[in-house]
Amino acid sequence: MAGSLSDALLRKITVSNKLDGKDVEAIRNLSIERRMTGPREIVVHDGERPTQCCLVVEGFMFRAKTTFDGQRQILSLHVPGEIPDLQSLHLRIMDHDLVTLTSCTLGFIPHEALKRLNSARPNVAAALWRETLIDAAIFREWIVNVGRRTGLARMAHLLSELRRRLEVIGRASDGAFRLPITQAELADCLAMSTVHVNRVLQELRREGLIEVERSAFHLLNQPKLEELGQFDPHYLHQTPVS
Amino acid sequence: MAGSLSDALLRKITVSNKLDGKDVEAIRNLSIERRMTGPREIVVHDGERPTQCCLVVEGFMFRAKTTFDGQRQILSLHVPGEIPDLQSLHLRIMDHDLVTLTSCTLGFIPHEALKRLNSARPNVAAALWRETLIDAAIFREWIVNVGRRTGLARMAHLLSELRRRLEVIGRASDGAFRLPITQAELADCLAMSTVHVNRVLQELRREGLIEVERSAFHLLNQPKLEELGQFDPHYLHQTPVS
DNA sequence: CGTGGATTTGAGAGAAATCAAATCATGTGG
DNA sequence: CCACATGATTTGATTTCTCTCAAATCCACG
Repeated sequence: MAGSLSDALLRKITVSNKLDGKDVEAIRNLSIERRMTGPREIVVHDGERPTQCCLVVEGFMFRAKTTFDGQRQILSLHVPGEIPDLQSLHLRIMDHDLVTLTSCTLGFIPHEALKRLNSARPNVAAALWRETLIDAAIFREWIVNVGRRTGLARMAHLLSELRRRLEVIGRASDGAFRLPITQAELADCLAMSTVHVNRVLQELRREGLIEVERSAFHLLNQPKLEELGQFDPHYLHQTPVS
Repeated sequence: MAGSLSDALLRKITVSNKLDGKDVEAIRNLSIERRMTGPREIVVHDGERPTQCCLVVEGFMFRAKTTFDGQRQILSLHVPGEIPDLQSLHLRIMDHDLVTLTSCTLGFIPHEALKRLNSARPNVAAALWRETLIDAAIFREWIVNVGRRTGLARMAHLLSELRRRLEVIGRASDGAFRLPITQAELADCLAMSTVHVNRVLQELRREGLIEVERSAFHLLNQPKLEELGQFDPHYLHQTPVS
């Protein structure tokens, strides 16, 4: 078939990990159940006990927590090839929601299958562990982003991060990428108000740093934008490791 | 000897994981090198490539990032029994500093030894993986804390979290625990100014929720404090798993 | 008993939130 | 094809929380 579900996973996982032929083979042999979703669907709920993991094949997802007083904080954005709830393999209860940002093609992999894969292929287990650690590294950077940067820098940082992450999986080039996200959702990522997001985006446009046309983002001056966002990509750990 | 270095690790790891006799045995057999440090020492630097992991045996550590303009954000606090840089086993380059908050007794475990342990004892590997996932869960909650809560709630949340984490390792009881931390350091945890930390602490005292006597914290009304901080402990995943 | 770090207090400034309304798209049904 | 509904973006005015700056006080320690 032209593009099995595991292709997205392989493309993404090999950005940060070296796999041998047998590892790849084992991943290809995973039985993955395809499911299509609309946008803004909660795929896994906070408090749930999943028995499978969710692979993003096409589209974008995010993870979010909602506070008691109804505010929402988006914790991470997820691009094709990622398994946002891989943690559920070892953490019984979900401590946040996993939600589709756009219409998605998802692949569901039973925990059992992943556990068999992990014990049969220690190298794959290490790679998956590594993916969850990179996840954590991004969380750390987001703490800094939300805690210590101005609205302008925060937005610049987020856009710079997304550009890098999309580029390595071939979904951004020349600073241009498609990401259907509303300003309210950006606000939930950056812990600011929608109004402020709007003004920050205007400022970035005025400075000639970005162009946004519906869901098409274009970073016109990546070095300037990365400088403004104090962006240093080494936390993304995008270098393959054995 | 009364209390080997691995005891702290075992006590902590069994809070969230079930280990069998052979697992415990294997952990006890780890060769761990003891080192004493003073307070505020950077043990592992951002950008470094560690070849060993650092176990907190006694004292407190924290992880932090420093932005280009010199601001510091503390990313996590670490209590005895934790291995704050366990991630370095799979992530070559440090993306933050690991620092002692107080004088510490540390135990250094070579990566090689940990890798042997992981392949010999898959159950221990899963437990360690799980520890890094709990780490990530705490990062997520900190994103929410810093991003979405007021100064007062932020402090209440942090204190509630620490109380829980210290209690399960027997270092807090009745809401009282020892934590030698300055208001400036609390500010770096909570992404606020020292002045504001001071005022928030005064407010909590005025409300009769806490008492602070040098490094002795006493949470006088834990339910109220947890409510104020919107604290829900399920993200700590303190229930043992196979 | 002096000294330096930590805490506390006061006053003013600023970044961003909130509130409210207008404008702009997009898609639908008559 | 246009009136209408809906959601997203934009704009303006006001408020609020928190920061910054500065100085005073407190406290442990040599």
